[in-house]
Formats: sequence, C-alpha cells, structure tokens
Amino acid sequence: MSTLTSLKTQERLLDRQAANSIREQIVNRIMPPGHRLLEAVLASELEVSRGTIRSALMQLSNEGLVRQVAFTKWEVAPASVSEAWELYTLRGALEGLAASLAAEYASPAERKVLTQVFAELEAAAKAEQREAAADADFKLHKTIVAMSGHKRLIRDHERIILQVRFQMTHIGFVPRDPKDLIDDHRALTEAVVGGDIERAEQLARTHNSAEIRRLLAANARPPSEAVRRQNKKGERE
Amino acid sequence: MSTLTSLKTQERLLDRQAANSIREQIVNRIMPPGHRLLEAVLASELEVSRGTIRSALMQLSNEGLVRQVAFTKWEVAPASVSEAWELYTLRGALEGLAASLAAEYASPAERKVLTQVFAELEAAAKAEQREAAADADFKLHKTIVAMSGHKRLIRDHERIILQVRFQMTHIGFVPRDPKDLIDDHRALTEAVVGGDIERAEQLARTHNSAEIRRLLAANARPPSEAVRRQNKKGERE
DNA sequence: CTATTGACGATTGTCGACTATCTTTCTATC
DNA sequence: GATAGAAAGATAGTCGACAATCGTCAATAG
Repeated sequence: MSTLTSLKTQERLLDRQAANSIREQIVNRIMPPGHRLLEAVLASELEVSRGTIRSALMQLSNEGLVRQVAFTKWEVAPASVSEAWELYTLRGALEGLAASLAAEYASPAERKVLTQVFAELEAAAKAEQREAAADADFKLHKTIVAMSGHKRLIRDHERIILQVRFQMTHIGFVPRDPKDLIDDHRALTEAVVGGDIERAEQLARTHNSAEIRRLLAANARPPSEAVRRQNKKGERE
Repeated sequence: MSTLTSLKTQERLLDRQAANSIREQIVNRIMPPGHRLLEAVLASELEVSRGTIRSALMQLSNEGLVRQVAFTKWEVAPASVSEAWELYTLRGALEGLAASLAAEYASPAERKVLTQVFAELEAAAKAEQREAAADADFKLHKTIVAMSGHKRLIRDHERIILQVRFQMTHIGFVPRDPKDLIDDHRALTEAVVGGDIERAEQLARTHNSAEIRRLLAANARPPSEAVRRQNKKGERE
C-alpha cells in the first residue's frame, strides 16, 4: 500500500482501503452473515494496524454490513426476512422521493439518459440475459436517484442498495423473470420523463411491494405483522 | 471518567461520551456551522486521546453534524437553505413510510399513546406555549416513527431530526403559530389511529411541504429548482 | 449434583509517539 | 512586482504498546 498519488485523496486513506477490502469480501459471500471479525486477524491480513481496522469496521457498521457488540466482538450483519423487509420498505420510501424530485426537476438531458437506460434494461430482459437485466435494473433505479440532485438521498440510497444485494444473496431470493419487470419499469420511466410527479412517486414507492410479499411467502414465514413484532423485541445494544 | 457500571455499556465508551459532548455543543449553538474542530484541542478539553476524539468525530460525521476534509480539517456542518431542503424532503419520505406502517400494524395500546401525545400537543398549542408545543410536535412525529417497528427507520429518523433542529436554529426559521399546526396533526393522528394506511402515508409525507416553500421564500432565495442545481455542482469530497 | 465465585485467556478500548499530507510563508528568479 | 518553487509549520493519519472488559471454565460451597 505505497503512496499512489494517482488515487483520489479519499482512496489513499488506509482505513478506507481496508473498509473496501472487507466490504468486498462480505458482498461476495466470502464472509457470510454472522461471521466473526477479529481486529487482530484483519490487521495482519491487510497489513495495517488494529486502529486502522477499527476505523474501517466502524464505517462498515454505519453502512449496515457489520455489527458490533461493545467490548466483545464484531460480526458480519445477519441476514433474515425481517432485515430484508426493512430494506425493501425503506428503499421504496427513498425511491419514491427520488422519482418525484426527478420528475419535477430533472434536465432534458437527464431525462434522455433515463430513457436510454430503460432501453438497455428492455434489451437485456428480452434477450433473457438475467445477469445483465439485474444490473440494468439497479442502474435504472440508481439513475433516477441521481436525477433527484439530493445528496443525502443519493448517499443513503447507495447504502440501502448495498445491503439489499447482500441480503438477497443470503435469503435465497430468486429474481422474477426479467420480462415481467419491463412493464413496471416502462411506466416508471415514462412518468419520470413525462414529469408526472405524483405518478412517478407512487410507482417508485410501491415498485417492490409485490416483491416483499413474495419474499415473505416464499420463506414460509409469518406475514409482516409477525415480522414487525419480532423487530420490536430486538436486543438492546 | 471513572468506571461507572451504572451506565449502559455503550455509554461507558469514551468515544461515545466525547461524541455526545461535542454533539451537545453543536446543537446548542456553542459551535456554529463552519466552526473548525481541532482534534488536539478537543482531546485536551475532554481529557481523552486524539484517537478517541477521531472516533467521536467520525460518528458525528455519519450523523451529518460534522464534515471532514481528508488530511486537512474537521468542521461543523454548514447550514444553508439547500441543506434544510434536503432534510425536510427526506424527513417527509421517512415519516410517510412510518405513518403507513404504524397505521397498518400498530397495537391498540400504541394507538392510544399516540392519541394522548396529540392531546398534549393540542393543550400546549392552545395555551400558547411555543416551546412546549414545539417539543410536543417533535414527540408526536417520533411516536409515529417508533410505532412503525422499523429499526433502521427509527435510527435514520432520529438522525434527520437532529439535523433539522440544527439547521432550523441557524437558518432563522420562525415557527408557525402552534395553533395552525393542530388541524394537520389531528388529521394525521386520526388516520394512523384509524388505520387509514394511504391517508396516513400521504399526510405524513406532505406534512412539511408548505414549510419548505415558506422557508425558501422567507430567505429570498431562488425556488427549489435553483437550489437543486446548486447541489449538483457540490464540491467533490 | 447444582449453583456461585473467582481466576484466566481472548478480545476490544485507549493512549502517546511517530509519519504523511496539506497549507502557508518565504525566497529566488524572471 | 509577479510567479514559481522550496522550506517550514500545522494538522490529520497510522502505529505499537498497554489497559479495561467480557466470556469461559474450574474450584468450591451448599
């Protein structure tokens, strides 16, 4: 990790690099939910001091990928239906706001970009390219959020999406046939591009509500009410 | 700072205590927006090491009260109309979700509590007690969010509210006559308690939209469109 | 046999010293 | 006098050592 002045200032910081490295291992399933993280081990593996690892773990904790039990341990965040439920509902609220702002304020150039991104999604879906379609799906939502021009929203959304992908891979989530997604996304795209604020908000917010129900059902879990109760009891931290 | 086993584990940690202390000074206007924060100074004032202060500042940075310029400085977050705009819009999205979840899932006991909290607000407002009314206002919204049983939502909302209060005190925000707030809050309370999901969502989400317009107008600033453009240019960090 | 207490080992929490980077100031050159 | 480069000062970034805390397990009392 020598001094590379070509990198942005942020990326030169060792704790950021360490966080990136650990984050990568978590989202790529090398470290599964509940996996214990020892500061000393990570420090020797990444060849930095324990203090630097600590800083990295705190960042990841704020991103929701890692949990800490004070004085005791760090571990990869657990994956569960209730966690996924939280993420999907929150995502809906954020994307609803983003879509309404995008529909109201985005520039013509931005609207054109969104149309193109949708075209990519449609092409990938029709070609049955699941991987590409899933990526295009995320890209479309990310584009709308970026169009909102809302810095906090963009940052928070990025974090939520990261957690969504993490949870998805561990909950046994099976994506729908990409073709089924086209209509929803077309309607959303048209609402945003056409400046229909109310409709854009509504479509984006409820975009995944079917997904949530499907998720809860597929896992033979009690409906959301029970999930909620379970949350309330949540351990003190 | 001796060993006090009476405190929760969290609160015994020096970096948390330091963060609490600094946070207090920021929200109480002892440290204004833009105020420079020197690690060494804070360390000697609070009688902890620089590393501990560093950890505290990172926490506050995640809460949005402090900003960092890598390798250079820490400072109290700036207050501006665009920042306030971001916070109000985000708050609306979060409270909209919270209200819909509360309306759908809250227990009868919780609904009863909400009714009581609204009664407190109404009493304070009618008695022209501005301070008490403002507190009751926040308390009512916080209660609804708590009723959602959504852990991430509760945490994020708490952070947003903290920032809202911080911005409010520095933007020259003049609260409305408390009496004018009663009707809105009554409608919201009734929708949540009555289980009208859609209406609760709608009312909570747009609750402050008038506030946003008033804020932008009162500061003789360009309307939200211009505010948004300003955001997009935002400095790279 | 069970429950309580205490010592031990493992791990996180805190500190002070050292290093890297940025900003400012000074100086030399045109 | 203006400008570019170098040196100096200030400040954040990183490290290794030491302290505090927690969980475990064995010893002991009932």
